Amino acid sequence: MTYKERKVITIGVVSELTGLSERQIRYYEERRLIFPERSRGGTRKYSFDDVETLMEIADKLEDGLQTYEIRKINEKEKRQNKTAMREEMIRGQLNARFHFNAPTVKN
Amino acid sequence: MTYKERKVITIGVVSELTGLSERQIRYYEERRLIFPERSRGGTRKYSFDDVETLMEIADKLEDGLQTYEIRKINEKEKRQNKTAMREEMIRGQLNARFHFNAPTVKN
DNA sequence: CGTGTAAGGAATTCTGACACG
DNA sequence: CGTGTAAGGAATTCTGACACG
Repeated sequence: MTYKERKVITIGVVSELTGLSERQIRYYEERRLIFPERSRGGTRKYSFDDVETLMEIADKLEDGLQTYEIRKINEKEKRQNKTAMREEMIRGQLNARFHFNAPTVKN
Repeated sequence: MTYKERKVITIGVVSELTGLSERQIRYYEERRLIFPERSRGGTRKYSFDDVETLMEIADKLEDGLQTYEIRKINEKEKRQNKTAMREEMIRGQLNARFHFNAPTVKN
């Protein structure tokens, strides 16, 4: 996992980075737009990816979208990303086979 | 600044990531091996770069080095990096000039 | 619906000191 | 020298609720 994905940032710092209030950040979690991890004590921990997601959420809310609409958009994007990754995997395997066979063609 | 360099991680998380005790982490700061930022309230904040540095420190201490020796090594590396970056800058400018002039040669 | 706030408690962090070796 | 620990206090975070609209 990359640094961008590691959940290590507390809500206070996320609040500074995004300009959002802690109240807003917790509310977006309640609406299932964001999914922090927790320390054993219960403290929320966010990733830089989460920070970026939060800024996108803020933009969409300013555009008049409601949280459930934003959630649907995000879930759709997540599905599309999965599909794209599967296609990428298949493409990679085909490429590997092509390069593996190519030299034998020359014989 | 990249995610790797942003000081956003609290000492408890750093302790988990590195396996070092908070006592150790604070002590290495006292010995000027590591330089966290502070929140307005005084809470230390570290970067992923700091986390990596801390793991290198731990390795060197296990090898029997003392903190002041580690500091000297780190300071030397820092100077060398600066020198390397300056050379890189110069190289970049020379390259830019070369590519900029090349087409005119053809006229 | 999305956000602010006051409330009380719990988790987290801070510093300076004593201890051991 | 490097690290553990108990001590007391301060900063940070948590939850559930009331408020407004």
